[in-house]
Amino acid sequence: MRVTIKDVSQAAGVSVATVSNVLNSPDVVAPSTRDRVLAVVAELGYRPSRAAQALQQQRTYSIGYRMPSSTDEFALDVFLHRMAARAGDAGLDIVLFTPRTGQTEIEAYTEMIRRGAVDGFVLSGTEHGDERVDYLLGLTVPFVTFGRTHVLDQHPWVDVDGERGVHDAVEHLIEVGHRDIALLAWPEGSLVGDERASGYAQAVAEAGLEPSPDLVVRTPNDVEEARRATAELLDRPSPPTAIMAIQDLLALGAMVAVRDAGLRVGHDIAIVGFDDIPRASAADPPLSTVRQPMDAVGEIVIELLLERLDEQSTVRSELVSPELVVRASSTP
Amino acid sequence: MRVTIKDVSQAAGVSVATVSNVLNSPDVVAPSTRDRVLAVVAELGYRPSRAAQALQQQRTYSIGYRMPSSTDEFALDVFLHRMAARAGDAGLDIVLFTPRTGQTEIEAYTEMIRRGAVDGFVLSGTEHGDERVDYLLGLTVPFVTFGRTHVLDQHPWVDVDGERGVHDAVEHLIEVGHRDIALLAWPEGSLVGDERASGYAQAVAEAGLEPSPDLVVRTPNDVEEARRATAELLDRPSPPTAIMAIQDLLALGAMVAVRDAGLRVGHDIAIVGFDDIPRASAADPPLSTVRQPMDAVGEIVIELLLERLDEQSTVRSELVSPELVVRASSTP
DNA sequence: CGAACCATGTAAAACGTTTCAATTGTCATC
DNA sequence: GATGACAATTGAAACGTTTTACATGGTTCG
Repeated sequence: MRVTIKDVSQAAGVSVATVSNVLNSPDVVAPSTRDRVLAVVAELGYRPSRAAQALQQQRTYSIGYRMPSSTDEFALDVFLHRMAARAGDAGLDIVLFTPRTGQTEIEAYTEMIRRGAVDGFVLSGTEHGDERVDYLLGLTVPFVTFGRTHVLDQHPWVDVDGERGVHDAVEHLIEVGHRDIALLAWPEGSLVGDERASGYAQAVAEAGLEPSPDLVVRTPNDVEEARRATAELLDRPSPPTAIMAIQDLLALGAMVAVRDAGLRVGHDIAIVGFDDIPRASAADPPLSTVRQPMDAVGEIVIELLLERLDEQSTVRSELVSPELVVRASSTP
Repeated sequence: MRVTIKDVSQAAGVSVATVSNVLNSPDVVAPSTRDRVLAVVAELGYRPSRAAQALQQQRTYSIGYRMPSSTDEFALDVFLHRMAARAGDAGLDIVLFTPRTGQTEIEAYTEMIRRGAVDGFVLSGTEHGDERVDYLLGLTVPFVTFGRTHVLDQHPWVDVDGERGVHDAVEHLIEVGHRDIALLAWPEGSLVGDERASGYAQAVAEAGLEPSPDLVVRTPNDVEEARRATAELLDRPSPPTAIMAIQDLLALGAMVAVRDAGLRVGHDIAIVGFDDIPRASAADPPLSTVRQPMDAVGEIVIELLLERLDEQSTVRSELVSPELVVRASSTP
């Protein structure tokens, strides 16, 4: 049924070792035989069996990814597609898995490793102190994370520069002419949130504006909470003319409050969000926001893992810049 | 490094054949040895090598899925997650792949097959006359499609009953008291579109309402086109009091037109869409719509494929009912 | 002219399973 | 006491590769 290396060797009148050499070390075989073998390979459509290669080389050419149930933190489908594409070009494919029912997160990783099902992992949704990171580090299994962790220098990671994203967005607001810019942020303590918030402080300082603690409002990541907080903000004697929200949901809440106050978003008050969730472009007016370049992230994650698998590497990581998407909510 | 069956056999003082039997045909080995071996297996954390099993059994325990670049037709992440979960419980995992650069769609499938990388495939986004279907059918490779094809009875498929979905939605509009219900549909000729449209006719007929061709408006799947078409509709002497749109984008366009006409969506005119795209729940008012149950679809797809792989099967397929999500756009 | 080297090709082992056929030992039966 | 049946276990082959060590024959060089 299947075409094996033996079929090829017989058809070409050489040993299987020679066929293998043609494919893996072409330089060691004479050009004439090489061509003959390659012709047969093409004719028969021979492809080496993944399983046999994996068994012999103790390498599977596949990368494990624990499939999350869903996520509004980033565009999962774009991420996956780009990973699959980049991996495919390198001859690897992505193996999706989840803990079986009754299995813990770690057990799922363990099983993949014990069965020799993957060469390494991509982790997303890593938190500070993530147990998976410590576990895999202990086993010296190659992996790359999307998101920074508590052990930055011990494994490759890719992350989006939230500070830079907010910085650029605030800079944009300043360029458009705003001076009183409020920040709508999450409660202190989250890494992502604090980092994004610091981009605001930085941009304000760079522009020589006077930083005012009053302009920083903190609320959970919820539309209604954001609406309420923004309403209060607008009620003040001298309300801001622009609002930078560190997440689109906050921005959407702010938009509601602005409209409730009888003001026009974009015209009277500029608003910028972060993440470019689907609702952002559909909002009225469309919401300016900062977009995480998940296509680039997916590609880089794989590239770093490839380096890691080839062991040629010291740990290399990458911080990618997000992209400011200017829409009507921040332009008059 | 790895724990192999040999390690287990030595530790338990039996042959490797016995260990294998304990794991695969427990009934043929004496209870006492069985327990002893199992104890060692647990202690050493032994798991059979995927690669070795695949090579020996000519079966990989993995399912291929060609990762689409992105899709607004259905919730891809939910679909994938559920597939991975269901497959994982059955001991299979999902292998994501894409055509390499320069490779055609079919070549990508060919390569997976030739390398013996998967036991079967899940196909989504199948069209009538889909070449992948014919190709795989020709090779007698097991596969299941999400979406019906031109050869319904030759392979298992799972699809969402669009007719039923629209039917239920229209029934809902009738129950709420509407008599003059317009249909906003795509141009004739698409399978999905025509099927959904027929659910409208059916519901209208069942309710004993007089079907009026005037009430059926066809437009491409675009917000602006839908707005225009709806504006015309509302301009008529006796406009409808409700609009059934066969896709959310059409419904969103209709909402704009209604608002432009100075009417209130939900109050003056009820609107229902289809697909529950992210923007639907974020619309103002939130859009009633018909949701494709992608979690169920993902699960069933895998179950049908499992049946197929166990060959116990005649071709079985399943049409799942979508779920009507009633929101403010269709209730006063 | 013989030694050393080189280019080319190959036999065979190894990777970790499963499974088939064969072996061993026990016990009932005649 | 020999025979056969049966239960339990095992040796070895097979799955399809890669790789190491070796064989062969020709060429170069002192």
